[in-house]
Amino acid sequence: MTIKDLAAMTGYGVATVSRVLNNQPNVSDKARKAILKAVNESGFEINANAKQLKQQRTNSILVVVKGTSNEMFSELVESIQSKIAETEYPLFVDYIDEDFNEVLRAVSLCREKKPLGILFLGGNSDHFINDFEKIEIPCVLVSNSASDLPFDNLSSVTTDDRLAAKKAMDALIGLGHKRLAVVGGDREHSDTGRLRYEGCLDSCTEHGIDFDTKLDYEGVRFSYQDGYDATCRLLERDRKFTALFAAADVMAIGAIRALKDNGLRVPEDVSVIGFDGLTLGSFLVPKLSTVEQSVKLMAEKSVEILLGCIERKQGASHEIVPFIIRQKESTKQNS
Amino acid sequence: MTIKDLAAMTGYGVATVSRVLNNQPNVSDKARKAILKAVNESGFEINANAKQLKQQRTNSILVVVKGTSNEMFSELVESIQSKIAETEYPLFVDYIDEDFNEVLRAVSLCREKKPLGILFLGGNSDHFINDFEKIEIPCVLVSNSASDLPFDNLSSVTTDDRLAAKKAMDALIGLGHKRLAVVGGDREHSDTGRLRYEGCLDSCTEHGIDFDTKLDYEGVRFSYQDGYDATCRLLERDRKFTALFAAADVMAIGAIRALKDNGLRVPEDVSVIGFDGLTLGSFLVPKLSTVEQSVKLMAEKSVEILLGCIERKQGASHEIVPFIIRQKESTKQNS
DNA sequence: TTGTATGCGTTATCAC
DNA sequence: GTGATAACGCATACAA
Repeated sequence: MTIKDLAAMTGYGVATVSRVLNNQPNVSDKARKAILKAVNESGFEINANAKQLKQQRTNSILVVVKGTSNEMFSELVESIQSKIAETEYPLFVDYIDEDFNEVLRAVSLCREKKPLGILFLGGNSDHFINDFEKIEIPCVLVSNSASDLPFDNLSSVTTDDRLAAKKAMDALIGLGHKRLAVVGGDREHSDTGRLRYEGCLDSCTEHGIDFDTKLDYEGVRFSYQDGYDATCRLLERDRKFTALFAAADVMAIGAIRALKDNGLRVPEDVSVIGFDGLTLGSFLVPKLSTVEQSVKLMAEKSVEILLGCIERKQGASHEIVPFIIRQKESTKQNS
Repeated sequence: MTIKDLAAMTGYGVATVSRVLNNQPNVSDKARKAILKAVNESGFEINANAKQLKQQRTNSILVVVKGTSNEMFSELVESIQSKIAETEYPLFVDYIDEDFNEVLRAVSLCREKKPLGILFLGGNSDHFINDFEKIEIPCVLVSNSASDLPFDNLSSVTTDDRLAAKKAMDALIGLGHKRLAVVGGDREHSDTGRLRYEGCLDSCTEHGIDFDTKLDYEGVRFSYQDGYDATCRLLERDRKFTALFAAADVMAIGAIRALKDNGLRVPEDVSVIGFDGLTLGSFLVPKLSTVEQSVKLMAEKSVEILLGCIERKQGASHEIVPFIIRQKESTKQNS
């Protein structure tokens, strides 16, 4: 079933059929009606390949997700998915390893699939600086800032990671904790990791807290297991911390289990605060204290910006979404 | 940059270039070398649309995920993703609401994208019975059985849900529990929900346990919140259950939180066992007892079967993957 | 072993 | 308003 068949069935030409299919104006009501009827009756579906070959692009939107074990990105993908589902654009989700170069991957995907726009979930500034010039379609970097990068087709939606991490540490310190440990991200390969680390330092410096990066910080991947392992290593050093900041909720969950396995209670012996505000966190026992960033809001903003760039040729913009320090049940006053 | 350009650059014809690109034999080493060199230097990427238009199909594999809040499917998608990444096939993931008709969705997607094969994550037999005949490419239904369905292009990979649920209940009963509650799936719209429910009844019947579906069973969606709400409703009825079986780990997590909020301890007051064996479960406090099905194994089997059908024209097969009752920390002997 | 020519299903540019 | 027809980039049958 092609538009040719449709043309034959209705007695019109392929051009008219194509016009109807694309909601173009110069078609008589009669023709439109007849053709639409034929479309419905025949169950015709347009051949996306032919259309896109002709148009030299697809109408799809691409999501490049960096790292797979981070539940935060799962929630984000879910929200983006349901947001995009309201539009006509097909969504393509591509997962790559945390170590891969997301920009090069996108460049390759662009050539192959010619999407309308790209959402990057996670990313590394260096990769963008080196290779993003090769990408010409509108893109949004989600969860990292791109406001310092000189690309007018690259927007970003992010939390102020540095400030948020500082506030998380401030909260712990505000509860009377003086010995703090941090399970963070890789400072070298992850902007997010670096910024949240810097926020930690900001807080320690401001409050005159003794913090030795070599001993009190572990930079790992954003996963349950890495959070667990990192916490075990921190405990081995016997620094007697009474509070722990994990730069992602998944790591916080791993950390809590590690503390428990080492005979420590949360929050009685060690307060733990995470980062992300996963839905899951509110169902845990204890409910996870966290730096809550509205995943839904981030998803909405990202999609909104991308569609604005695509449909209304808007320029790049850089949104900072708010965060809230949520002290739930995994943190308490230091006694 | 097209194969025409490549042909001009190398002095060969487009056919030869095409042959090299598709690893076909009848090409001289010299030509192959020269063309491959040109490909690398020019950064040429084949135009997927043109290729697929010509071939009347794409080489992509489609995953249709039913329901988005079930972490089990997230883990499954992740495993499938990494498994498929080892091949040349692009993966297309489509999420639909738990209430949607996955088969009709797939039919539409087939016409539009012409994939090589489909993996269904979750599904309803009725939908398959009514509409699957419209799909001609190989498909695998993951987490539901299709062995009773009369389609030779539909394979399935699943756990014996009914038996597994029975064994979960058996385990609780074996611990001395006599009053049991179940947070399960929707028996009408989900095969999985129905089978696991039947397994529960099997166990109760066998052990002479009093189980009143109206009072002791809640059929809801597979999500944290639904598990929470369902458990609250069960508690309101004051049936004094000492053990609870949740037909999915996400529901078990919601259930545990609900119990806690109602002043009950897990496992001291109520034992809880889930179903799925999520990675997350092992990091919770208490570690979640569960019916563990190897997500990785399911993913591997599914992909293997699908590729077998696609590449080696194998017929449909129906795999039952094993499960293990894992009693961790959320269940204990009834006192 | 290689090249030429055709057509896949669509859109868009012309004429009418 | 409408219909012929030429591309789009590729794979492939057929010729050489």
